[in-house]
Amino acid sequence: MSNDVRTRFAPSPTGLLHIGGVRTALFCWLYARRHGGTFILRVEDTDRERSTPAAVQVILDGMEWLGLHADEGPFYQTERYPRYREVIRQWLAEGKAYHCYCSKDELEAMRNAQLARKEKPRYDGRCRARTGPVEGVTPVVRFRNPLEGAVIVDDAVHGKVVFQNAELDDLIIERSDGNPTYNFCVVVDDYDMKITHVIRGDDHLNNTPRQMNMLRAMGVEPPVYAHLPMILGPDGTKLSKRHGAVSVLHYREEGYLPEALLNYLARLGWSYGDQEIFSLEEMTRLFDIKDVNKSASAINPDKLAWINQQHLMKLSPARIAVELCWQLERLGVDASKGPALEPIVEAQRERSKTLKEMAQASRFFFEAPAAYDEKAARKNLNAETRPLLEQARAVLAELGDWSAPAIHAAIQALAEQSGAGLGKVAQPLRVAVSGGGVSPPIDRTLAILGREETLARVDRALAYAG
RNA sequence: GCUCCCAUCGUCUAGAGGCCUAGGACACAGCCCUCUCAAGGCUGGUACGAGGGUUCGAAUCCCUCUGGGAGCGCCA
Repeated sequence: MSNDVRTRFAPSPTGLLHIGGVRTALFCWLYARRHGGTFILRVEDTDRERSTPAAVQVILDGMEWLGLHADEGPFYQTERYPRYREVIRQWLAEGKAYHCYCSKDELEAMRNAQLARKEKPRYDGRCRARTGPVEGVTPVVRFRNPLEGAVIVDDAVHGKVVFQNAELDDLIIERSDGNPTYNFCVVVDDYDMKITHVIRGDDHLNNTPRQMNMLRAMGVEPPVYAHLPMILGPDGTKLSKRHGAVSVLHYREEGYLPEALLNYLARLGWSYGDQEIFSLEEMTRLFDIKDVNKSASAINPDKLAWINQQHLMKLSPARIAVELCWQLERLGVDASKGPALEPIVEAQRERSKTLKEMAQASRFFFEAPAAYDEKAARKNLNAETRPLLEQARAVLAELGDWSAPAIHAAIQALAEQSGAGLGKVAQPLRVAVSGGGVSPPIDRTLAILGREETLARVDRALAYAG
């Protein structure tokens, strides 16, 4: 096993950290972990106008919540400007780069002319051979891209992709304001950070030949590239604020577990036979880039919810309890006063897709129903059902052992002896204690709620039933 | 417009020439279980974009088309 694998996740803090970015981060992280390598976080903030500290913090918070911890970093490109200038000065001296004095208007005219000729717009290299500066013009610096030959990207997911150098142009690496540009910074960073595997979205595939040419100008052979397919919204179109493009932290608020989100995201583009549910440990053991597919995939909220539930049912009640507590607080429920959370988790997890749902459905354990569900009350808390509910109350009040099995036996006995059936006894009790027609099995529900609280609520229901 | 990428059920995917009358999962429908809701079990429907090749044989290889997507910035 090679121990020198180094991957990096390089988000730009110009938007929010969404699903697509998280999946990229996950694959970088998994690959590094799988090979005992190093995972690096690098913030690409060279766009000084759009990058904000708040956006950086959102990325950091998101990574923290997901548990995708970086072994090195976060590094910030804005802190590396001296290094970029150093490389540019060197390239200028070596003739690998040159000053370009073309004005924006001139470039615009060039572009329009090319478009009119149905050509791909690109810089024609007119300043390549210029020997002296132009009065009053602050130049940009361009990389001298090879004119001939081809660049072959041997992509780990796409296979060999060939680009003709003739299709590429001399890209700007330093703006007229002296700031370096993205493609150049990436190259210097990947070189300095000794990145061995560049795993990123396939929207970068077209940038790769340029970066490879610059890497070679630095004197090294490029790393392994792996371009991941895009993630689309539920409707199969590009992710936008309307559907999938929300901050990862939004998923926390909606009650998803990081384990589940990561599991779901891993299965978007990656597979291991027919297996659907993976723990993080399993994923790191099983993940391989060769099992990543090439086509874009759409987010499926239903499946994410299902996977979330699978994890809710699998993880330890103690772990889930912590998350449930957080959700209850968000609902304004004080979970410190009331029954223990772990039994509630065990009673609720197979009937909750999310922690948010679980919290909502568990609210009644902490607060007596303020009102009864109209339909459920009409059917179960009326003059007709009242006698049986009264008997149930009496039986429960006399019960020696307040445990689920004992409660079950008592209710069962009452049902048999009255000939009404278990539902006729359980359902009125359910409405009485929970306020509605849905709850975990009545015996477990009452056991969790406690005798005192149960009887008090039944009394209130009896009063309501008249 | 040019360059590059992609193409199996509604969705996520298995499939690396014969094991495919195409398998699994989500969702959906029905049934079973059942004190509600779930969970679970069983059953069912729906897919290899089109056309040409190669081959004894193609979802799998090649070509064309079609349809999606990305890039072509002094954005990242």
